[in-house]
Amino acid sequence: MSLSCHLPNVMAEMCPSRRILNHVTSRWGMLILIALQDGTQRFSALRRRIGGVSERMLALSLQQLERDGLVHRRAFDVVPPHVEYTLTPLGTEAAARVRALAEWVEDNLSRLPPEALAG
Amino acid sequence: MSLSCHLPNVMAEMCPSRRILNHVTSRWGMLILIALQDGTQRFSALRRRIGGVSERMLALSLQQLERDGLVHRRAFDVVPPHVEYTLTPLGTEAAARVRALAEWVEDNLSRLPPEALAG
DNA sequence: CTCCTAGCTAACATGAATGTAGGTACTTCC
DNA sequence: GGAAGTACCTACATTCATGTTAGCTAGGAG
Repeated sequence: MSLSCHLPNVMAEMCPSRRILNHVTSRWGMLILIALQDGTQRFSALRRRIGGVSERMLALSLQQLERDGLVHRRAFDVVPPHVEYTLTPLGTEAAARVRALAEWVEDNLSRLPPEALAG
Repeated sequence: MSLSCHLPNVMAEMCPSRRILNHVTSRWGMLILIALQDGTQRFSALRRRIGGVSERMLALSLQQLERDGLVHRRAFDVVPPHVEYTLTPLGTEAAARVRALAEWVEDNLSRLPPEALAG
C-alpha cells in the first residue's frame, strides 16, 4: 500500500487529498457550501439558515473553507460589522458535488431501512 | 429555523438526513464506498486497499454502512472466515456521488492554495 | 509446537471535533 | 436605561471518532 502519493489518490494514507476531502465533507463545511450556492451571504444569515450550528463552529468552518480557497470572505469596516461570504469558482465546483450527494440522501431517505434512522 | 423536518432537509437540525449524510461522508465510509465500486471485496482486501484504516474502524464503518442499507455483507461459515462485501443498489448510487466528489478533489488539488495542504 | 491467516469483538486510550460561556465595540430600537 | 443585533475570539468542557492492544476460532505451514 502506498503511503505517499505522486498522483493524488484518496486511498493513499498520506495523500493531501484526504485532508481536503475531510474539510469539504465536514459536518458544517458541507452545509456551508450548499447554503452559499444561493449566492453571497452574511455570517448571521448563514447561522440562521444552517440549523444547529454554533457561532464558533460556523466561524471555524468558514475559516477552513477560506484557507482551502473554496470560500471568499469580504469584510466592510463598519460598525456594526458587515462580512460577506461567497463561493470562489473552486468552491462552486466543490459545492455542486457536495450538493448532489446531500440531495441524493434527502431524496432517498425513504428507501433506507428503518434502523438506519435510529440509534 | 425548523428543527424537525416533514420533507427531508439537511438544513434542519433534527432531520435524519443529517445522520445519514454524516455516515456516508465519514472518513472511512467514503473510502469504503469508493473501493467497493470495483465490485465485491473481502474484508482484508479492503483493509489493504484503504491506506491507514485499522481493523476496528473498517469493521465499524462497514457495520454502519450495512445498517444504512448501502453495503451487503455475505459470510461463509468456514475456517478461516470468508466474508464478502458488496454495494447494494442504494449503495451504488451513493458511491457514485461520493466518488464524484473525491475525484474532483484529486483532480483539483493543484489548484488549491498551498496553505490548504499544510496545517 | 508455534506461527500465520481470516474476520472479527471487547476494553481501554487518545485525539479531534464540537459545544458553552463569556467578552468585545459599537448602534439602533424600545 | 436596557436589550438586541453584528461578527467575531478565547478559554474551557465535553463528546465523539478514531486508534491500540489483546483475544477468539480452527486449520495449514514450518
